[in-house]
Amino acid sequence: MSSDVVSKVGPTPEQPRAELNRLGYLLKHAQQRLTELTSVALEPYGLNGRELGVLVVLDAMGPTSQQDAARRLGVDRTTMVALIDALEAKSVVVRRPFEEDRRRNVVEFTERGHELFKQALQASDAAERQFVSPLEETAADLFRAQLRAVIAAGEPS
Amino acid sequence: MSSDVVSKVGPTPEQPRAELNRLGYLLKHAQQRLTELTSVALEPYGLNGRELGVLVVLDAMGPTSQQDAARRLGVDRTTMVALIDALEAKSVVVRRPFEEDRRRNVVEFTERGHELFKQALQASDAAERQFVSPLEETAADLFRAQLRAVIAAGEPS
DNA sequence: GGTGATTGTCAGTGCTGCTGACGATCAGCG
DNA sequence: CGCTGATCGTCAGCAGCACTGACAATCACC
Repeated sequence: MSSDVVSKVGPTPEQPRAELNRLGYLLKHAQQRLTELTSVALEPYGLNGRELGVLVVLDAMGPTSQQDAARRLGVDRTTMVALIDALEAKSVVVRRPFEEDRRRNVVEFTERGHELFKQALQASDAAERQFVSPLEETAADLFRAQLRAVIAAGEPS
Repeated sequence: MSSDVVSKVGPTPEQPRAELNRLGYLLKHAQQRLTELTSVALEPYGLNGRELGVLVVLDAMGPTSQQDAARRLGVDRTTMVALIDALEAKSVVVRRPFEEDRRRNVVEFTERGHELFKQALQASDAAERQFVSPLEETAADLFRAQLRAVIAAGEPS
């Protein structure tokens, strides 16, 4: 391996900021950075990053049951309840009874909600651009692709 | 923009898995994946990823005050208390009074603790390698460098 | 020697995400 | 038709994590 010579106690020397090479540290702090940028960007719209995430899948899927949206977003269905509660309280989405299967709700945008979503999405996109601004243009796309790759490796399907 | 024709309700079309392009989604799920791999790898050593993080900075800095370690790791000093509590309960580190400044503790490895750390670190490294295994060899280094870059952009210094 | 800052600690709080339970509903089968 | 098992939304409770605000002890400095 790398360290055969140095197996003494004390600081394994000459490793400046060793924590900066740990993926756990890097991912955590990267996420903190993005969360900060995003929350500032979304603050005028009364939304946070998680709520916008729900709206993104809702926009992509159309009116959907809570469970389908939860699965797609990778959150628990009990977590989705509170998310929809908050969005409904802000009149961004509504729950509608689904006649074909009365166990389910259909969640869909209000008109005003979809307008708000489109604007908030642009603000969030700007925050993401700022987040990746230290990277070259093409590197930002690669960065996303790499994240997708490591995530896909962790999913069975 | 993209959707002028379709401003009706319903799915802004032809955007398959739009959430897979959101950095918030990607970072969150990447972190989940890493946490899962790491916790499995560290389980035999009775440590978790956060505790190993503390040990990494402790190893890099040598015996240190709690506050210095906390700053370096980017956590709050009140959070560090519980982390050190846990590590001390496992006899991995010890708190020693620091005579030159009696407000501080000196936190340092026990002998047994440093051995455990070295082994756990290897296990964690293996988990990280598995995490980045979907990437090309050089891409993994680039990936880390990119994370460092976006993080550095968020820090004043 | 008095003032203000620093260190470690603890209680309390907020956020997030889970488990376990519940009623309502559906699907399948006899 | 009536059962049985599964699914959906909901809620209560709990665990992890990080923070604020307070406190005593200690230091640095004037």
